[in-house]
Amino acid sequence: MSASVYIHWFRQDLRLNDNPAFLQASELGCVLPIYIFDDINAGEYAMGSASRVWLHHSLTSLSESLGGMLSCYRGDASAIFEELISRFDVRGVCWNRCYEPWRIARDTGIKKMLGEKDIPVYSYNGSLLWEPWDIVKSDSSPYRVFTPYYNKGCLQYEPPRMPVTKTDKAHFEKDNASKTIDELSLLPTIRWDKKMVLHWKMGELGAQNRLKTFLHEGLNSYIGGRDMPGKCSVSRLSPHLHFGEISPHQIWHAAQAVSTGTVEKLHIEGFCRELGWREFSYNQLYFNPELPKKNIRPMFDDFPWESNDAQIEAWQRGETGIPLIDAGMRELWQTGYMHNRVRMVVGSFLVKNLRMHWHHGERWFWDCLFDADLANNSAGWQWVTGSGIDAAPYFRIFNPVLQSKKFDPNADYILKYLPVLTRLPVEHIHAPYEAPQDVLRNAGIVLGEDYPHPIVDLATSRKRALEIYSSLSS
DNA sequence: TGAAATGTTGGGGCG
DNA sequence: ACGCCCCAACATTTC
Repeated sequence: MSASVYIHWFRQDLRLNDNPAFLQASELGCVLPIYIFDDINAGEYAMGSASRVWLHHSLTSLSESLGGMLSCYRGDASAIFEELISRFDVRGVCWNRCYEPWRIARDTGIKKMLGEKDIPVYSYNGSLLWEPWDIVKSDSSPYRVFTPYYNKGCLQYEPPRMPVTKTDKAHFEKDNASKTIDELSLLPTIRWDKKMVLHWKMGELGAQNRLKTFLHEGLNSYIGGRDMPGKCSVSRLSPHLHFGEISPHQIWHAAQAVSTGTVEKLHIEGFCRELGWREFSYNQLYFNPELPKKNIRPMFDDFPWESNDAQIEAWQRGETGIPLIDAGMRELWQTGYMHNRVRMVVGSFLVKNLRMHWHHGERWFWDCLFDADLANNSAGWQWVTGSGIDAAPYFRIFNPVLQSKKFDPNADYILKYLPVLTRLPVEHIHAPYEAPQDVLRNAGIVLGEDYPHPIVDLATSRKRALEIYSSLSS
């Protein structure tokens, strides 16, 4: 007879610390740890190129932590489970819950199929501080505004559970018929990923180190600093969180435990509040499964979006002629990440100044971001468009030049990604096209050659967007 | 987690 | 000395 095993199905929990389902599996008996790269059920939400690269390295790290005992598969997860239970004596399946609509549908189906064969499923919360269905208004409808959602909904609910301890007694089985990580073919054939990954350390240890670094070096200047893309005040934990290399519970409690003698309460609460935004995105997606596709405010269905491939491409490549926008888009391209403040600005620019459908931005971010996350990405783009649940009012249009002067006053961030502007006096870096001819000449810059002319006029495109909006709402 | 337009105020130059 | 104008600087409103 084949070996008796308890399967732990790793999904968005690529870690051994604070992993309740994995802990349960290892307490039940011999564990068959598996990962399935399921691009079948994911459909159009299959991982983007950058996410696959991250996944490759994260799985490599996880597999090492498991002494090489991780079994990998590619394809439809239900079919793979059918096949596994035919070859192993599967006594139970453990997983931490996922919350994306396609995953919920798939997992529900698998749970039913396993139930029919009397194989119990043990599911846990490993990814969210509060279950989406638990945080609702007193009339049990979902919150529509962040502040009450967080202050009343989350903070007055039970506090997030404490992290569970890591097991040291697990023993494993491996499926010899499984694929190697390389056989999942997650890395691109043209190896554009090699420089990108140097900015990060994928995997559980990298995540733990990132948290430590942030608690010591970033948290004490978080409020104020978190909006300055040139500073190191943000945690940069988002990709680690997305893949579950670290749990939000550990982050939450680690931040709360920082002595207020060392770091003011203001910073700790401000940081935890940002974890709350992540929770809010998942809450919105849970109650609005169509969030990734459909405007929550139908008024935006009638918006006359522009279509201009050249402008989209200029935006994607960071060649718009507006330095803060271009620096942000190049940060994304080069590092698989973009500072949050800059995400809002480039988003506003695409949707309001260029008047492109937010879907273009959502798709590009999905493909390029290491932290591409269906809930955060969809909620973020709907927010910036104004079409979302707790949306920025449409008329709140960021002026990228003012944002640049305000949040990157010394142009540290811009120059990191646009070194061609180095010789310009700082006051002209935010809008080179407004600099006098002799200033440009002295800096060795010819607009249109060394750096592009702006692809839109900020003032007129702003006015046009407002006109369209008022025509829609009337 | 905006920006621009419009309104108000008050100091100083000046006849 | 006084009133008037100008215009920063700040506040409020509007989109």
